[in-house]
Amino acid sequence: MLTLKFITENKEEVIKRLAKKYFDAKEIVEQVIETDKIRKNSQTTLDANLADLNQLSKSIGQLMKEGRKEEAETARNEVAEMKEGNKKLETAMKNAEQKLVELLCLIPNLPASEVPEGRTAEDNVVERTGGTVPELGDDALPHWDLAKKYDLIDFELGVKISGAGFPVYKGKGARLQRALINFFLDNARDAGYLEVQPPYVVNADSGYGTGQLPDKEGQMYHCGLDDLYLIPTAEVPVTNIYRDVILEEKDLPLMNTAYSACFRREAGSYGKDVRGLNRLHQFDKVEIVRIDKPEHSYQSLKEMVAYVQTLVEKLELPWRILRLCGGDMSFTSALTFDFEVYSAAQKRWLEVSSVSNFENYQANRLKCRYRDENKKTQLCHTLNGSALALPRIVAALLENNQTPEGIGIPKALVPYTGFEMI
RNA sequence: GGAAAGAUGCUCGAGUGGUUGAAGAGGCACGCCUGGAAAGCGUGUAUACCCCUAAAGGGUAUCAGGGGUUCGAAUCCCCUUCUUUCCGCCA
Repeated sequence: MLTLKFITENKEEVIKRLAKKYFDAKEIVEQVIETDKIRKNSQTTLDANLADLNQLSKSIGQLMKEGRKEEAETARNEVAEMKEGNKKLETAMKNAEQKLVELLCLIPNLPASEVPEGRTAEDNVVERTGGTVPELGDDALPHWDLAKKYDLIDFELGVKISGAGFPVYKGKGARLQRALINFFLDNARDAGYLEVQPPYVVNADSGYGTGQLPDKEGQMYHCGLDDLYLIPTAEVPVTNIYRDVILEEKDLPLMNTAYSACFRREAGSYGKDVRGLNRLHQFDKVEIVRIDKPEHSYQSLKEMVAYVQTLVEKLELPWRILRLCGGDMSFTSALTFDFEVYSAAQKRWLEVSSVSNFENYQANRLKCRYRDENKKTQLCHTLNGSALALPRIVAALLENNQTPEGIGIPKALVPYTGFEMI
């Protein structure tokens, strides 16, 4: 969430910038400021009352010691009276505080100035492209047919075991998964990221920390008995490592990478988007996360985008980078670059990575801070990106590299698969 | 799942109702000392919010979290969470 301080001090700017995300903030910003006033006022009087009360209580101890019982008794009655009024003030303050957080959670992050105008995915700006789209014959098969032909992925079997969107990878299909995971992790490590293995289920606090809760509650699988959520991405557990911590400036940027299975309910998806590997309830992903100081976070974002580019290049896939427009960005992001690879048989671009700077939006909720050179605590900036998500990479690899003799594996991946051809 | 013990600041650790935001030790930072270092000595070392601000200053809350008793709670009571140990189960 945005910081209260920023909203109250930059009301007009907040409203103006959120318009780029097609979010009308006028009313809610007013509510925030109003609620904050209530909170401040009640705290000011409450604090003053409590100060008197503390003073009085101390004097009672003193009076008792000196044996001045009558005076002590008078003071005691006085305190009892004061406490009544304080209760009301206290609830007023707590209610205002709670309402304030609720309101702040409803306000999206401000888009950075570099975010292009636009409402839908059509308006995203192509930043760079690379690779070449292979010339496939008319008989080119989409990956779901190839998966069947070579017995790599069994979608029906997954339906039997779990349901749609939970494929079973088999033989070289399974080995390809494992190869990609190791390939991505090794590359990330070489790029300076510390590998971590996080839990796959998180508590509600962690869900709030990274912003999946409360607004995306329906997108996560929930284990009711233990009140835990299956992670939709490793971003959640990894970023939450830094919840409620104060970091040292010299340790920034912190760079982590993690492989995890990801679980998404994908409520409301349908059509060609969900065919085959295009959209799954469970999939594998290697994530990169950075915690940085504000003045360096956009440099970090640049480096992360450049790093992801090396991956798609090594995989010899036709790729492009999109700078997301205001209307297509996520709620919590300030600037996002999406990577897409071209799937030659489906004849469409598939999103395989999303790299974002959240500035201090997540950090404010996480209370992830660092001590700057003046020893003052400041909110960090958080960033993350997929590097990469497997299913659509697999889809593109299978489709683009199909030949009459089989499916070729890109050179860089062969040491990991142990085979050159499917 | 059963039983017991426990949760205090960056760390260890004292503290069973009254100047305790919290002794003591360690760590860390700065200063003195030194040719330099070690040792030694001195000083400092939480977070959030509120008031007032130019600066300084003042206030409130926080000893796992929440609630209660009391004029007053780290200290007493209740609930929740977590940790450790033993038993059970188990990759």
